[in-house]
Amino acid sequence: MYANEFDATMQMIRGKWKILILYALDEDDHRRFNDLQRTLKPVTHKILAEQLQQLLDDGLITRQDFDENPPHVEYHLTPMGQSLVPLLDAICDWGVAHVAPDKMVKLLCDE
Amino acid sequence: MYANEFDATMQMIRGKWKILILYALDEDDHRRFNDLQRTLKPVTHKILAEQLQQLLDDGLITRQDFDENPPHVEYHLTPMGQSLVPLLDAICDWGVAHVAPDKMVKLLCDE
DNA sequence: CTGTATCCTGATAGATACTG
DNA sequence: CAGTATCTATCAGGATACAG
Repeated sequence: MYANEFDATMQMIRGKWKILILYALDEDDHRRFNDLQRTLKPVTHKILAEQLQQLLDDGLITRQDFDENPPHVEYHLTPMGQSLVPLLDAICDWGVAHVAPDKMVKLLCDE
Repeated sequence: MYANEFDATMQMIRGKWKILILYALDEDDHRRFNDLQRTLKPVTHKILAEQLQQLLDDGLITRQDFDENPPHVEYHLTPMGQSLVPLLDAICDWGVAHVAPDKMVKLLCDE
């Protein structure tokens, strides 16, 4: 249960790594667990698994298990997750436009 | 120091009441402290003061002290704060479009 | 009316180790 | 490779009381 529309949207992208996960999946939509962990770098194994689970619960991503050994799992954006991409772009753009570059460790989105 | 553009933007609007404060100021740009507290309702006196201070620090709002007794203070959006409004609209719109209405206690933004 | 200080709680994130 | 469990640290939010 969400307090309102703002709250509903924010709950989905609030987690420290969620936007970065969604952004990574938008760039390249067949990521494996380790692949994501390497990309996001200082993220912890446990935290990544946790945030992926929440994104799954919220219906923003899907999990594809290849049933191999060693395990092979890929994550993808759902249509709902894809619909969030323009919003992520807007968040990125605002940051680029209104926050001094030297206050950011690095830039992620292009343009 | 922010990790990246997403992080920079999110820091500013992450607080539980920040979006609602900005949204309230956008609707009516001469709000007093008590006025805001009544509008946001279950927000605590202390928390409201805290989030206002952070918005001030981030340059999104200004504080106008009328130096009266009893105290009279009004808050306004800065140009930077105003530039955030379209993003808030986008957040609102996405919530309305992608989250079931019966999962929200109430709707705030129009349309 | 506005603002601050103290104390408490739950949520969030991280370090680490273990499982199949 | 992917996932889970335990433990710990930190922070955000809130209840309450007090001050100018």
